This record gives sequence, C-alpha cells and structure tokens, in this order.
Amino acid sequence: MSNQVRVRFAPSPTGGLHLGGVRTVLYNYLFAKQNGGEFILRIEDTDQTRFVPGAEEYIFNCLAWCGLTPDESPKHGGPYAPYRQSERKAMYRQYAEQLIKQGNAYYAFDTAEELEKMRTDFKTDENPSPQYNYVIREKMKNSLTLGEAETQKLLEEGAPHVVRIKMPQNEEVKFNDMIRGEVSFNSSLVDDKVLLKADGMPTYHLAVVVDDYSMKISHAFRGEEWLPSAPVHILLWKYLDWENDMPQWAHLPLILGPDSSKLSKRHGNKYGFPIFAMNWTDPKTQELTEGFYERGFLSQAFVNLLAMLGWNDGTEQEVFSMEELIQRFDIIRVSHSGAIFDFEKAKWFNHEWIKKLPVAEYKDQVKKIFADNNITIANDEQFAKVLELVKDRCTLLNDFVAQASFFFQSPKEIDTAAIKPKWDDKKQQFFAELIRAYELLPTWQHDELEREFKEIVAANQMKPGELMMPLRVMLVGGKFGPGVFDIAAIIGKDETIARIKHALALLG
RNA sequence: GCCGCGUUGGUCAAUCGGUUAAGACGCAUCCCUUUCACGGAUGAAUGACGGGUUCGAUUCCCGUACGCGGUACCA
Repeated sequence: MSNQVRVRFAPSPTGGLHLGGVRTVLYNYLFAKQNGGEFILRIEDTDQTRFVPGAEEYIFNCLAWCGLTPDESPKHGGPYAPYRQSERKAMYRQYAEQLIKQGNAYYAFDTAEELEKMRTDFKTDENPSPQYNYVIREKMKNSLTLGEAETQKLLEEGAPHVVRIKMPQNEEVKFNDMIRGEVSFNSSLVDDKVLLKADGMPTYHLAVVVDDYSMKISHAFRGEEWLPSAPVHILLWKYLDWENDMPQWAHLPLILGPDSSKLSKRHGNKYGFPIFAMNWTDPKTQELTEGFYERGFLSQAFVNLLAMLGWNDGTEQEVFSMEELIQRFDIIRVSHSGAIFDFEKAKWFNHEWIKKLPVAEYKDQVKKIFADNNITIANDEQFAKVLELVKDRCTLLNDFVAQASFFFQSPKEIDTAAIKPKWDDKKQQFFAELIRAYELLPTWQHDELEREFKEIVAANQMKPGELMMPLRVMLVGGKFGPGVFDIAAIIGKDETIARIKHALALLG
C-alpha cells in the first residue's frame, strides 16, 4: 500500500450540517493538507427512508463557505467515483456473499415483527435490550438454523432477507486509536450487525469498510459515537483479508451542549444559538434552523473556534488561520473527552477575527446584511471607512447594522430621554449658535468641527462634557458609537445640521 | 442492565512525577475614553472520591462514584 494520505468525511444527506460534523471535516482536512494528502467527501445515502432532497447540495455549500473543499466528491469527481453509496450499491453484495461463504456472515430471514417479538420475549430487568448475538441467533430464522436446503429454497423464492455478520465468541478485538491508544472489546458482547439490508443496500458497517478499502483511505477520523461499532469494522477488514490496508482510526470526542449531552438541534432552540453551519430549511416541515453564517460569523472565526473545541497546540495561541492550523494541527493532541460548546467564546473568536481581518475581507458580506435591512450603500469607499471606524465594537457581522446604520440614514429614534432631564434654554441656544457657525464653515473636516464646537462652548462659558453627549444623541440616536466629530465629518454638513435641527425640534 | 469512553475553576484548557496548578472566555473592580466599545491592570474561581506505587502524585495503577456514547434492516 502506498503512503499516500487519503481521508474522508462521509455524511448522510439527512438535514443540516452541525458543528460536530464540520469539526470532523476540519480535522480530516487539516490532517490531509498537512501531509500532502487528499480529502474525500463521500455521501452515505444508503437509507432511502431518511433521504432529504437538497441536503447534499447544502453540505457542499457549507464546506465551500468554510473553505474546506474536497479533492474528490460526487460534485468534484475523482478517480474512485462514484462517491455516492447508493450508486455503488451493486458492489457490496459480492463482499457480503464472500463473508457468508467464509462462514463470517449468514442470511437472516426474520421479519420486523419477529425481531420485535424476540426483543420483548427476551427482555429482562438485567437485559433491557436483547441483542441478536451468538446465543439468540440459534433461536432465529437464519441460514445457520434453517440449514442449507431450506435457506436455498427461501432465497430462490425471493424471501426478504438480510445478511448479518457472525460475531465470533469470546474473542478480544483490539485496535490502536490515534487519539485514545489501545481500545479493546470482547466480541461476545457485540451483536450480529446487519451488513446488507433487505432492499440490497449495505448498512453503514459494510459500506464504510468496502468504500474505505476501495477508495484507499489511509486514516479514518469519525465521531466517538462510532467507537462501540469499531470492532465490527475491524473484524470486517480482517475477514475480507484487507487487514494490511486498514486505515488508522481516530475517534473524535463529541461536542456537547450546555447540558453536557451530545450537541443537537434541540440545544440551539433551547439556548438560542446556531448549531448548523448555514441556515437549513427542512423541505418537509419548512422549519428553519439558523446557521452560523447567517448569524453573522466569519468563516475564519467559525473554523478557528471549531478547531479549538477539542484541540490546542500546547501554547497560549488561540487565534489561528487555516494556514496556521494546517501547519500546527496534531491529531495526537486532540483531547479525549467531550467539550461543551460555549457560545460566548464562539462570539469572542468572531470578534477577534473582525478586528484582525482587513475590512475588505468582509465588506461585501456586511453590505448584504445592510441590504437585507433596507440600507443601500452607494459609496463603497466610504462604506469601508465606516466599517473600519466601528469594527472594534462589533462581535457579529450583524452588529454593524446597529453600529453603523446611522451613517447612512438618520436615526429612526432619538433617545431624547438621555438628554431631556438636563436640557435647558441655554443648551437650546448653544446648538442654534452651533448650527449657524457650522453653516458658515468653508470646508468640513473633523478638526475644525471640533475646534468650532469648543470655541462656542468656551464663549458661552459652558462645559464641553454637557454638550458633547447631546450632540452625539442628535447624530446617532443614542449613547454609543465612535467619536462625534468623526461621525459628523463622514455624514457631511447638510446631514449634520439637519439632524441637529430635527432633534432641537423634538426637544424644544 | 450490559459494553465502551471520559472526569483539572461556570466553560475551553496547559502540565509529558517536583510549578505559588498556565492561559483564554465569561464575571467583578479599576485605569484609559467628555459616549459605547477597543486596549491595559487587578481579582474571585479548579485537580470527583478512596486506595495503592513513589522521597514526592493533578500526572502512573486499581477500585468507587458520576457523566456521556452505544446497545436499529439510522448514520
């Protein structure tokens, strides 16, 4: 086998792509790129009952946004096509049959009702979920109990059947996990998993082994929820006599919700933060689940925060670009325990990236958000200037609306309550005077606006502090934002004066 | 129930047997700022429990507890 690094991410197209999924992609991707390898995306659509139209395209959109482009996939093509398991259906059966011939698997004809009956009949307090295992299989309807002739007859009649792996009794199945070290299982405690379903489709267990082998996958990273079925896969690699080509495994810790259970859509609804990379609308129910993208996250921040959820490089550095991650990522340093997702920290990462990145990198994304809020941007250069001025106070891209919309339209509401209590005629006159002075100004620059303001303040023997705040509220609508004269300089003479007049009318 | 994997502040976490047990998020206080942020400083807050091994355990081993995952013709 070659030393070529080939990794894969194999989602099933059943709905939104959540944090844990994207992180699995990310770790796969980082590992591949770091080793000059290939990242393959394979679609695991073997369960047609759960197939959701649009889900595959959605996954590609999410990956594209994150900058995690596959080298091979149903969309990008590649030498091991097809990359959709439903299109590979024909090739699985031969392996299932090979296993049967070798005595490592068998046909099972039990109906859903019979299985159900078995589960209730053998259910006890000590064993609430009886498994189809080395004991039970002797009591069921399969090629082991039926005998060759009867089995043959049923097969010829076209009786519905599945193929199950025949788990050996009392064997120690061990393997070395790149993250956890040696993990071992007793084969007696693992049930006879279905390999081939009645509809001829393979289950995940068969498909993952056959496909990883035929696509020459060198390293298999997947979520920790797969650890319990790893012995089935290990045995399959062995039985198919591919052991020397078996990928190295790494089972990634889970990403948890605030209640420390496996992160799910439920958590997003409950705690009010996104779970999916991008907006996902269920085509059946029309239910919309919010994504990080739409919430105002930068892809750089999203990738960064995901990378840090379960991994660090041992230094104090937390902000990493994709290039740095590719360089520094080390699967050995991935933590062994699940990490609770903290939305506050996620926002912090985004804030860091907003500050760090040049405005040009996200100007268009913000412009779109402004358009969604019915604010059209006429002057791109000025827009960039404004974003630069307020970026420090924006955590999410959507915050730019609240922080900068007053540059492009007069504030909808003026927080007069902030000024009124201390408002008097003297202040009213001051602003009238300020308007007159500003109207006479030949040019409109930050410094002269400030100078003029201060001169009038001094002439009236007032304090700048008590007038600065009213001016701010008049211009922006509230007690926030960058320097007042910066704002006035950008919005221009006419607009500045108009806003002061408007506020004066409200106060007077 | 059984099997597997885990367990350092509220959260993310460093430590490859010896430290005053880092750092970050969040929180609090202060400074800066004639606003809000940014920035800076300070503070509160951590090794689940019990046994070993060792001169010395957060670190290694065992047990207990707890948590999570799995236990489908779903992935």
